Amino acid sequence: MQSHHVVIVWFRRDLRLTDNPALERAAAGAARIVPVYIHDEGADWPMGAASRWWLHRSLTALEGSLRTLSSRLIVRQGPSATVLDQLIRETGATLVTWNRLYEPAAVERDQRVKAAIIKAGVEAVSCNAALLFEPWNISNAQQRPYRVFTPFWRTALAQIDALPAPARAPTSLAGPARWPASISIDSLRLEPEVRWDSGLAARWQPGEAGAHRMLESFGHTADRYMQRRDRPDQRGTSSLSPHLHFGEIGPRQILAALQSQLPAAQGARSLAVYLKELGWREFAHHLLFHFPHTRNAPLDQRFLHWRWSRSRNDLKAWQRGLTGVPIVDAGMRELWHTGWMHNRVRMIVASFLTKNLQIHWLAGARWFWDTLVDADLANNTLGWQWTAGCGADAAPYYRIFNPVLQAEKFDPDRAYIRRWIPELAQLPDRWIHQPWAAPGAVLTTAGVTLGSTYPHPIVDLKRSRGTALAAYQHISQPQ
DNA sequence: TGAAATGTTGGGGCG
DNA sequence: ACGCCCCAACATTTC
Repeated sequence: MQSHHVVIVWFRRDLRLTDNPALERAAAGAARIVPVYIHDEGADWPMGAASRWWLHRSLTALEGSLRTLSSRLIVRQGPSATVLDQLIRETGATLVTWNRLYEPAAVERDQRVKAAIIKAGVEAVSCNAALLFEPWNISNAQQRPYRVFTPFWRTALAQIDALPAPARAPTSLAGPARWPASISIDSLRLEPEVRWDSGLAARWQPGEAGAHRMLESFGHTADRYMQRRDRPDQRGTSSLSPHLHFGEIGPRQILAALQSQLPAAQGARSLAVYLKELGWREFAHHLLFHFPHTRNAPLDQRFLHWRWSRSRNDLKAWQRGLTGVPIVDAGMRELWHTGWMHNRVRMIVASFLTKNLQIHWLAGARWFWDTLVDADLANNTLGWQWTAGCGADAAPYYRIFNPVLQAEKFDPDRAYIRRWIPELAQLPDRWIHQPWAAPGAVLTTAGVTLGSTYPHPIVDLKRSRGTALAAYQHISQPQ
């Protein structure tokens, strides 16, 4: 085996030490390891505010973990290729390792970086830390990428037993004789200047330790995942999405942990259902990799010339959680306060924006991008195009959520509404999901004055549904 | 990972 | 005892 003197491990969104193939590969040759993070703000979907907040803390956590191994995290800022070239010359590195990203801009950049490194006579090795299945390893009988989830996942599941076991964290990391200079994480200015982030801090612990704590706590109730996953008032879901996005934990680790914890029959069913959600994440990456334009344009061409509403007021009301439709407003406020929203509610607010309000899915995608701590280009694109009906395996145009029915079905105790919309808390169960329909006396008793303490609904649900259906009729023919 | 309209069934009240 | 109607409950179809 070739012996490498100094190896640069280029951290990106794989901010963990366990099950990190790039790190494992670097450490394999008894090399001196230089862990590096390069802050390289691309122009394509630059990181949103909530993501930046998370990244700041995650980098801090990673730096701390590396210090316990007598190592460091070298932080630099600038174009990745330039910075890596400098670092190679400063350290005399003969190998650079990293874990792959799959967004179009990152793929393109990494190809250029790799070519430049090799041209400089240095070895470059990229690994898979983020996905169970590489996007190019799943294809249909015609050797084409899938566009429908179910056959995609059937094919993928057939390969799942062949997955490598998660790697352990290194117990020590040898450093270089001389460490290259590093700037501070603070100097990246990732944290907000106006401190709106207290709600995020109360809810999340970014970093690898936080990820494992979250997985651990999910493990206690994962056997009831199937029954509780659609309840936004309960902690029925894993809450692992931001940790997964930043690679503080990998899907192989989650799978391995749950498989060992959920042997019972009911647990096994819940595991399959949860695993399917990881499958949607895989599918999202598969789609964005093979159809890179979909981050900005609909996969379904029939939607290219769709006439969306441009109402700034409607968009603003939606963003602020002031649409007058309680379940929608509750979701949008949960998002603003915690940087996260339950997936069931994401579908409801997205359907409301794109179908009832007829506002472009990209407007919703951009808002989510800025406010979600788990903002992920692949997942966000798939989610929004699915809801708008213009993506792969999309909801048919006529699938329009009724926010009142959804709320009654999935928030039966009204706990989610009362938590996020305190001004409606005194309304009886019968009316709290649709205050506009409540008798005047009931509203008065509950201290609610529509148009004053809580908005009138900004659209008529029934009429806007009809309008949307009529508009969709025009393109109801398959392409 | 819909909702609403329409169709069908079957029990019970009632003449 | 019987047929008729009503209507909830469930199933199917349509958007």
